Amino acid sequence: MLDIKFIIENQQLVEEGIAKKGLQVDIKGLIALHKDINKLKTTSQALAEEKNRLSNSIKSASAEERPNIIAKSKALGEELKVEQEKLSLEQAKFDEIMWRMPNLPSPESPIGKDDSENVVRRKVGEPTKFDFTPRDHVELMELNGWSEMERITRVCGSRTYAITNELARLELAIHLMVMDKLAENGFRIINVPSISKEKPLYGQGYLPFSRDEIYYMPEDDIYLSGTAELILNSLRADEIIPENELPILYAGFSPCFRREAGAAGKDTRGLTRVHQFMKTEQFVICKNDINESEKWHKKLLQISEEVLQDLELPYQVLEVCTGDMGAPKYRQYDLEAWVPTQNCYRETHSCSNITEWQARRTNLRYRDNSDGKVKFVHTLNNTGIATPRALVPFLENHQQADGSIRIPEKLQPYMMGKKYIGGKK
RNA sequence: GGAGAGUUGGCAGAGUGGUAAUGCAGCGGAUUGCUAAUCCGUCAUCGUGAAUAGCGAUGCACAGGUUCGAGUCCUGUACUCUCCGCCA
Repeated sequence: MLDIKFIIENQQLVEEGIAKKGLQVDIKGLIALHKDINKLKTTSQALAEEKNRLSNSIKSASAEERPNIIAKSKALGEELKVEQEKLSLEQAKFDEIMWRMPNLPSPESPIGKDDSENVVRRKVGEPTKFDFTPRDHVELMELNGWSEMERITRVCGSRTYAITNELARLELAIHLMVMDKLAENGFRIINVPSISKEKPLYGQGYLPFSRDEIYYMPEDDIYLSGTAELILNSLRADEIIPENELPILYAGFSPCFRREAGAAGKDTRGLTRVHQFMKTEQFVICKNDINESEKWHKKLLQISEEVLQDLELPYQVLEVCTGDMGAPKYRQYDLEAWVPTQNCYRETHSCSNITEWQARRTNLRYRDNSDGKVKFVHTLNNTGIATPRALVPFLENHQQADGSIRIPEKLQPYMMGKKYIGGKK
């Protein structure tokens, strides 16, 4: 959500920003609507003023005057009601457009139509070389008896997974490792629910954009959360936070649910794209200062790069172009880890600066110490680690000829010191 | 699932139908020679203004209703707390 005053004062900038994202909003119409609304406000406020004046005079009025004043006031009330109904109709139209207004992209974001125009900023590590033919992650799981993929889809439907023994432990161990790293960086670890009311979905910006992506349970009017970001973004909604509490850093863990409605036929094999997964999410609330939030954006990126480095996975840093970044975002980096059998990099992390766009939606503000004013915060989010997807590059890059999996040193303490799991016994 | 109590500004807390007290914190200003105190204003949103000036509207969990007038009365909903029941 943007500030209407900003839109009026920077009409061209706003139109350009929206165009860069490949979206369309009738800005001129929006501004005209805003002007109409203000006119209606002015008329109904004048009526309200007169009505208040009359009402307040009744107490001290004489018995003869009273019926007359009451009649006048009553008539004004009717008139006011009509004006207010007009106003709320126009306001509803205005709100609908505003809730769909995207954030403006950073001037530094590459301009492009879709994911083909994202820009590789750097590559870290070399694609893993093998002196044998590498197996893909599904074959590795089968060879080690670590999964029940066929049976579980029969029971639970497509895009579900069940993993067992050391691999099941590994999934949780990676989350623990990431949580510890985040805690060392000052994050507050928070395990959050996977169910949510509707309002947080608007706050995050999932709604009104992509209802298709979300599981909904009508009996309870409850949604399944696709990410802990949803919950963390609303955790402090409507608050005015004292500046000295900022920045607030959350490491949120939750099971995540996505319908994957737009991904028919994509990544149907294995662990890459499933309806339910686990994610440890990084979430930051900071001051309304672009230098400050850009600094945190870089910091979040750095932490997730360290995660991939600790997992000893080759990866690349992608700067996402304007057309691929989605409505809420100001600036976005994705991390992609090398997947040997697909001979390409696949997304593991997505790191975004949302600036004040979400904070306007959740009405999340802070009081600035320098001037005592109340301002909207900036919010940022990044994946800490998401499994089972991260297990795909993990298994494939660390596989040995016998099908065993090497455990990187940093992860060993979380795997009871084991250097390898699986392989032919 | 059943019964009861509650929800007022950033925080605390008064207010039983007639303009939302007061205190604390923050911000601004004034004043006083002493690690600070005192006084005044401001302190949530919006409209009208060049204005961070004035004036005005709105705001007491949310949504309705009664009334000339609602924090206050009525109805519904959400949430919190206590007790009972069920339960991993």
